[in-house]
Amino acid sequence: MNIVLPDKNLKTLPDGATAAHLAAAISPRLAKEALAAKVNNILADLGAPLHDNDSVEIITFDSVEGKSVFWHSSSHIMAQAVQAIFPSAKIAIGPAIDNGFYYDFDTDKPINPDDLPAIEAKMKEIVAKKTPIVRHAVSKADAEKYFTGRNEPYKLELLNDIQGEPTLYSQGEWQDLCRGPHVPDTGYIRAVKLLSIAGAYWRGSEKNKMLTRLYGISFPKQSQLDEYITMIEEAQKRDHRRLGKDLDLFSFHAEGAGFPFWHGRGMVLYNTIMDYSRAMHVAAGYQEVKTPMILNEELWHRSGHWDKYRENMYFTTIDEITHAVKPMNCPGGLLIYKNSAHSYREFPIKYCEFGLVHRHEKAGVLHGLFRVRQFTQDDAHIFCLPHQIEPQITEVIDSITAMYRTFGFSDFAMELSTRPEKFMGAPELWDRAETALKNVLDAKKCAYKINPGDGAFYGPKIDFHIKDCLSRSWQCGTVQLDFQMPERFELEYADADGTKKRPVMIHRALFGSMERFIGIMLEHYAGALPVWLAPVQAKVIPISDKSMAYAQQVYHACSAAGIRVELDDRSEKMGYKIRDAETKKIPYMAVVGEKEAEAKTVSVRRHKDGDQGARSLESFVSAIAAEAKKPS
RNA sequence: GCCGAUGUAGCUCAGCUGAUAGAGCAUCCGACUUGUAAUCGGAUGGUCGGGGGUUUGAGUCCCUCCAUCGGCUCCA
Repeated sequence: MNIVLPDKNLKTLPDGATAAHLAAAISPRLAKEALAAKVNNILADLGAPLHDNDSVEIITFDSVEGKSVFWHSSSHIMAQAVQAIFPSAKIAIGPAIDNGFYYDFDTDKPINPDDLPAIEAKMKEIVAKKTPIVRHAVSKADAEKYFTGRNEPYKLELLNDIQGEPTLYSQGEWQDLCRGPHVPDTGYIRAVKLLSIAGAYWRGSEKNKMLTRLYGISFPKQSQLDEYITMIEEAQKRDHRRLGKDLDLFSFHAEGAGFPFWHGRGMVLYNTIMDYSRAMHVAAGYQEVKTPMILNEELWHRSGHWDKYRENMYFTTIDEITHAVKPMNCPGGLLIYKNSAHSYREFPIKYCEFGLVHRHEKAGVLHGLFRVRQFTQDDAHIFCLPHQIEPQITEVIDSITAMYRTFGFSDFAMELSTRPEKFMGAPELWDRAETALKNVLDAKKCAYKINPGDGAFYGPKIDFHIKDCLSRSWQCGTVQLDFQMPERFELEYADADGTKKRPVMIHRALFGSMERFIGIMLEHYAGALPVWLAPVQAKVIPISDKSMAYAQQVYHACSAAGIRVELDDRSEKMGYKIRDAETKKIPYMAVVGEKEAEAKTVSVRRHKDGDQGARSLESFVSAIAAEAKKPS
């Protein structure tokens, strides 16, 4: 029979050959690295028989699919090991994820981190046996009998939902309900490490029982595992919570969980970003506004927040009337709009606001600057005519894209979120709004993912997501189209013919949350911020007290040029001061001694890059001042 | 909110099966006056997250609350 390879070449194999035979026929190396196959674009086991004219691609660990198969098999081995050690543990589900695998268990007593080494050791035993992993097509009745006998309620529940005949995969005595494919035998999983234990709800619903989830990672080679562990350790060093502490930017205190305290250096960074954003908005024709943080209950009923968002709001009483601390800025913007009569000639009307919002996030979800209870949105509300919707959304997407590039992000994901369960307004309006957003994305040829049901309660949205140091993805920018608020607040404008009409509202934020964006940026740069953002741009380091006078001169020259500069006048060795400045990730160090004082120069040292040699004080100052200017 | 873990000096951590706490760094004082990632000596610093309990005796054991970490659920 003939097999079509990915490069369209044909390979002739004897009848009855499998994907494993094909791999062997192509090269010994591929035979060794093969994990599974893609037959006519469907993933299959290496042992799957091939047929004449099949298109076959051999899958190795190098591909995303290969990793997924490898990790899926690893999760089965982990489950077998757990049941060997905890015979009463019930197995739930165990898939591969982006970075490794997990398996959920229901256990009598909790599995502790102390138990992980024993489970790992058991896994290694199973791996050492090189037990074949075999696919079995069985009848539903047989599968049911098997899992009933094993007393596996979760598997029975899953089985119940399967259409058609189920498949089981066995490795020796142990079997699991699984679509597959899997690696040919347990011996493939040579390097494995269990990473963490966590709770996870059965089928992802908080109404269900919480199971114990074990996370792990595995590789075909030990060296790859070592590399991965080193990579994780490096990534953890750039955790923004760590950097915030080390660089003295911000802190958190038990006195107010989820409420960040910004320190002096952190505020420099914060204000630099805010100044940049403000200038950008003014240039784009926005009017900056500021609306109150506390507004009465009635307003929140009118906006719909009371019904849809109350659990996340904070309240206070003023003169016996309940007031809410704003969780969003939109109602304030709406009141400003309503404060005067509007003409169709004015549109688009664009209000922007650095809006400080408070949201009661559940205790367990707080996470550094990424998830807080108080944050500032670079919010804006655009009121426009229906035909301006698409151009306005296009403009917003362009400015988000451009701004992220300015801050060094080229890798971000876009997601379109559609009507949620808790929604306001007519479904037809929602359809219109969703279509408008989709049209813009399609016209701009943006790659995006659709999140059904993830929209805001008043409208669908396009979100921008950036990944943190451990590749967890966080939403930053957002564009939301809203036909509801104008309706609820009875917004009007006079059209050309003098009739009153209703404008459309667009909510948008570019950073999303200043706090979250700063956190992401710190991780992105591992704390070594570009000069224009660095809280301290240059440190003057005198070699000894003898050159202190000249060091002060250098300091004042920098300071006068607007450079954020500090002088290290401590009675310490130069090496000590350099080390200190390096650990603080200060981009420039100006080392000055008697030689420099004599020649009116500075010895320039760049963070990480080391000694750059001497240059004149004047050119040093102008070079940094130029680099420190914010990008246009 | 849920599951699990953790909480000892400003920071990073040690403190075995219970006998009222230690190190390094930081800080302060003194000496050194130095050429590209840590000079030397000395000193200060902790009701061991809060509260309750068991015990002759608790950093250590138990309960509870708070915070943090990893996830789940939820979200910018």
